[in-house]
Amino acid sequence: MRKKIIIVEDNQDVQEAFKLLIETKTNDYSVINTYDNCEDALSNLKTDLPEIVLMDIDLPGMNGIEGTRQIRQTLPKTDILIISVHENSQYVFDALCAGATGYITKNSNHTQLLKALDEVSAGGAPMSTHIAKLVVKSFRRESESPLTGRETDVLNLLAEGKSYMDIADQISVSKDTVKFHIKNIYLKLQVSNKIEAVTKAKSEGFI
Amino acid sequence: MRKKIIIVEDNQDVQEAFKLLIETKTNDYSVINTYDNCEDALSNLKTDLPEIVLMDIDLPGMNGIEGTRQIRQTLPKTDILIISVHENSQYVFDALCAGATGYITKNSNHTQLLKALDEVSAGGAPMSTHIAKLVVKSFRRESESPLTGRETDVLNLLAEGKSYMDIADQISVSKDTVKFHIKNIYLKLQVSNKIEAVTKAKSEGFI
DNA sequence: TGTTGTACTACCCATAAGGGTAGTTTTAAT
DNA sequence: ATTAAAACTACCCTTATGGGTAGTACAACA
Repeated sequence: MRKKIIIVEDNQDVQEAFKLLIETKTNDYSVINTYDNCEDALSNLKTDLPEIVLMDIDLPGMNGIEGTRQIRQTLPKTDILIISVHENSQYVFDALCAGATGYITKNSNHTQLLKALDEVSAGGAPMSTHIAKLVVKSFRRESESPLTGRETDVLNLLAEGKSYMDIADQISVSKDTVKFHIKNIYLKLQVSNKIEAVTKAKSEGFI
Repeated sequence: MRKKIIIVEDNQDVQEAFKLLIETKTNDYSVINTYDNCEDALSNLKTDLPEIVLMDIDLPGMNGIEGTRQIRQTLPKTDILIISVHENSQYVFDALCAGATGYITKNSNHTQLLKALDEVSAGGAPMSTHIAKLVVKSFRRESESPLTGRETDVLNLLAEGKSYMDIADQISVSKDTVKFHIKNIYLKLQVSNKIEAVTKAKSEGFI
């Protein structure tokens, strides 16, 4: 049984090219419908019941990221493979957060596209070289912290929801010392309470 | 010019197998040294100057994740490819956060390993099928929230570092009402302070 | 019609948190 | 040896927080 694919892509040529490619070069997939916007794709979703969606991002009306979100709400088990020109990190992250299974760039060649489909079928998450790098990079935290080692320790405990007293016990100093460190942390991060400090430190990668 | 590789792996057989594989099956790489622990690898790092490090995680002494962190501090441009038996998400994320370029599992076959090396060389981030899925999944947030609309509003403001009073003004209710909502939030999330509530809600995707 | 869930208000109380100020001791660098 | 940064302690004071208890109002639902 061939896996059912729908394509959401507003460029007719690209749409045709994908369809032709999939229909002629493999026996594992079948393009059952193509759409040039998310709205149409969504309204036929329950009759199409695709197993894989090839989704563009730049679309008239609803964009592909919002489309991805909505398709996943209706068909949570359907894999959505984004095929986009954007290599911009925000697009990539938004798409993945919206529930995309993989993200490959439009300049991928035919072999890579078909390989991506196979990877999706195998339960994988195909990503173009550059995209995978972006994603992995997002796990890294560099940027040197303005906080001293002690302050970082204190902030980490604060981030766990510990009280001043808890922290004092844990690092074996007095409560006033903890307070002292926290005051300095607030100064350095330009904040005035625990939540802001933790949020800022996390976003800057200090903790 | 062949790319210089070092292998950090405590199992002699595996170490030998990798080395043999790389030396016989490709002309693009050369294993210039093998180590069975991070400490030795680190002390020779500046003379080895490897372009790629194949790194195990379970090692005597310093583990591969800490090793990755330290190697990246000395040689930020060196790619570190983790080869591990662990498919546990924490290990994967820790490794990527520590600066690993890719993460493949030990049950990968020879072809996959060599392909991973090529991907690293091409600036990519090779990951085993299952690993890539884990990583992509980490971008998703699902699970419907147990919080009511009002509680979610309050929690969002709390997450911005606002005080009870600030929140009360913002949503035009009394301070006691805010307090009331927060008490219910704590109950539902099973926490007892702002930081824990915000942290938990964020991790569960409620806010 | 009664029940349930959500939103809301109010008051009490103890402790935590935040801000100011004033110092001492360690440690590492010049 | 001197200096500066980091780590630490202590006390003052005000406000914020969290926990308990006790209600009212309103809408949806059975």
